[in-house]
Amino acid sequence: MDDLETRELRYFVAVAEELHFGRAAQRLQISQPPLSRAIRQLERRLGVQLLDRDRRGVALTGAGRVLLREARVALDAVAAAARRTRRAEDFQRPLVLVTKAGASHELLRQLLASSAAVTDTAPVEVVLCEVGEQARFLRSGRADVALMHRPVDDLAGFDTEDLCTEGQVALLPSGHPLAARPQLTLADVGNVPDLPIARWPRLDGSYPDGPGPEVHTQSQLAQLVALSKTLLVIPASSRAWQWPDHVAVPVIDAPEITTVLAWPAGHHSPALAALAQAAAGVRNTPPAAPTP
Amino acid sequence: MDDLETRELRYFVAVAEELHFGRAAQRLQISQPPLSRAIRQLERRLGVQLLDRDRRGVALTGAGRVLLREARVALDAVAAAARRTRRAEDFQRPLVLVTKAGASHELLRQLLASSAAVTDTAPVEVVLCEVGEQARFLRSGRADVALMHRPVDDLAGFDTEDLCTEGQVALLPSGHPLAARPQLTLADVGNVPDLPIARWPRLDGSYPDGPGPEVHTQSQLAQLVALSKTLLVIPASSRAWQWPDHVAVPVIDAPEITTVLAWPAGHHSPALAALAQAAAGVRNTPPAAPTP
DNA sequence: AGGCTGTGATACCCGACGGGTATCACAGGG
DNA sequence: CCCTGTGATACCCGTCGGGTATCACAGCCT
Repeated sequence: MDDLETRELRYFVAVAEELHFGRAAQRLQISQPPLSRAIRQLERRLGVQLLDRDRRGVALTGAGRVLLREARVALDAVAAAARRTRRAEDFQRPLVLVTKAGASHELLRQLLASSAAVTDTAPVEVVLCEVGEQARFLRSGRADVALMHRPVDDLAGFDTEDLCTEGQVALLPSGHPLAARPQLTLADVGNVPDLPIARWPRLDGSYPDGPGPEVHTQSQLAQLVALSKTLLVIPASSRAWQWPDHVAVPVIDAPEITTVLAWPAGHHSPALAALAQAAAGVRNTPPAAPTP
Repeated sequence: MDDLETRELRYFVAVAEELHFGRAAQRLQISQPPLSRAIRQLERRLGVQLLDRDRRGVALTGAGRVLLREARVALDAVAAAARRTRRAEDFQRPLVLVTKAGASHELLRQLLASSAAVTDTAPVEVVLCEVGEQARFLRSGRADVALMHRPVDDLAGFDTEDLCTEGQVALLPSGHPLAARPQLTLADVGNVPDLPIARWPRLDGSYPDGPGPEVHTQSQLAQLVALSKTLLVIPASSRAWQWPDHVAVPVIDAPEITTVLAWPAGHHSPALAALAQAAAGVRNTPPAAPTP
């Protein structure tokens, strides 16, 4: 009946992410009282309590967590509508490709070279994002296509084209005893008391419990490894951003990682088709062996 | 930068569907001038012309077609956010299943029986929709799960579980010469001058060119067959809604149709899992053979 | 030709509501 | 115990979305 407005969703997402009306208001460039009022009104309209207001701070209710997830999707869809409409008539616009910073270096180079070699192809513009953000870039129309990784990324709602598959390595501080081993197993790296696995924020921004440090960027992580605070298990090709203080050791029983080209399901365009074509050429080329 | 509001999208969709400001305004329960102004403002904000205004009538531009498609998706996502949030805390709510009216009769009966037989399962509520509308019911949160058909329905963005596969039949007016044949081929039915294939509206509401009549509901279609105006090729189980004036003849080389249970990718709930479980029991049972 | 009809655009007014400032109520903590 | 920091409340104001009346113009009938 009465539809929500994107303004209300934006406001709620800000509060749900900050868990603080003041900071959320600041982020939204408005003052705090109208924000309080807007959220109250949203709760009244939905007939559901979204936030537990404690005297000092705010917590999400179950319904609040549902709305946070759904609102992000909805806002992405609205943003995508605007972006794709603005660019609808620009046929020469570049194809925007998004990928995790630091991942699949060499493969990306090959893909770009292969795409550039094909004539009458739109230029490809590369955007780098934080870990796990590719899906949101695609959903919100900020990117047309992404490099993602199976099985670590959630590929629901996307069409994909496999590019290459590789094993994983453990990234360790160079002084650590395990760094001297020629190879490791998941059992070896899973429970190293002095190098607990780092914890990434969940979708709602909270962190799971555990002994490891909290991180949200790859460079943080790299530095923590160099400082002997944690270890990583990552695809072999990610050694590209390995620090001098890091040592990479193969983990022989870790699941293989497949790098895939992904785009929103059902979104076809000539430029995308051309890139997928170029990708097919790269597909069976091992990343370490450049075509002569 | 400046986000669109759902109100603007709703207004644009109404105009784009009606291709008439007056009727669109009526549908939106507002008067025509504010609607004209809102659309102009939307065009100005996007920096793109969405409509070609002719002195009598309106036509979509390329950008307008893009926005129509994207806006529907975005509005569905916003509506879904509201619905799913309202129902987030209602664990005993029924699971809503949507399916095309008239399709997969017997299969649906079995599925419901099978689901009801399992204890501690949420009740299943059945909603019937027009042809091809299932995806929008799922995307907008009006339904949790759907019966859809591969390869005719677009399953992009959904997880699916196959239920059963069947051949297709041609539905003909009983007096027609072809109705006497024991079986037919696609070549037989593809070019029958006096029974041209009916035309369905595209996503943007326009109809493809061709000799056949324009239809948008199944009952229209059924009546047109009975009136000897067109013919249909449909899954064998759809004979359930066959009229006395219809004759069904197998089309031996038509692609097989698989009925699948579909739900939004990544949306897991205990109730849905229970239904998928029940569906697995139905899967290998031929539709015509009820379990004793 | 000339009025008629029906289209979307324009002009103008008004009330609702989103936003601001000032302030309150209240829980912790030095 | 006052100070700090939280979200809620009270109140004002300007913007803007909505309404009515009207215009401009292209077909179409007599």
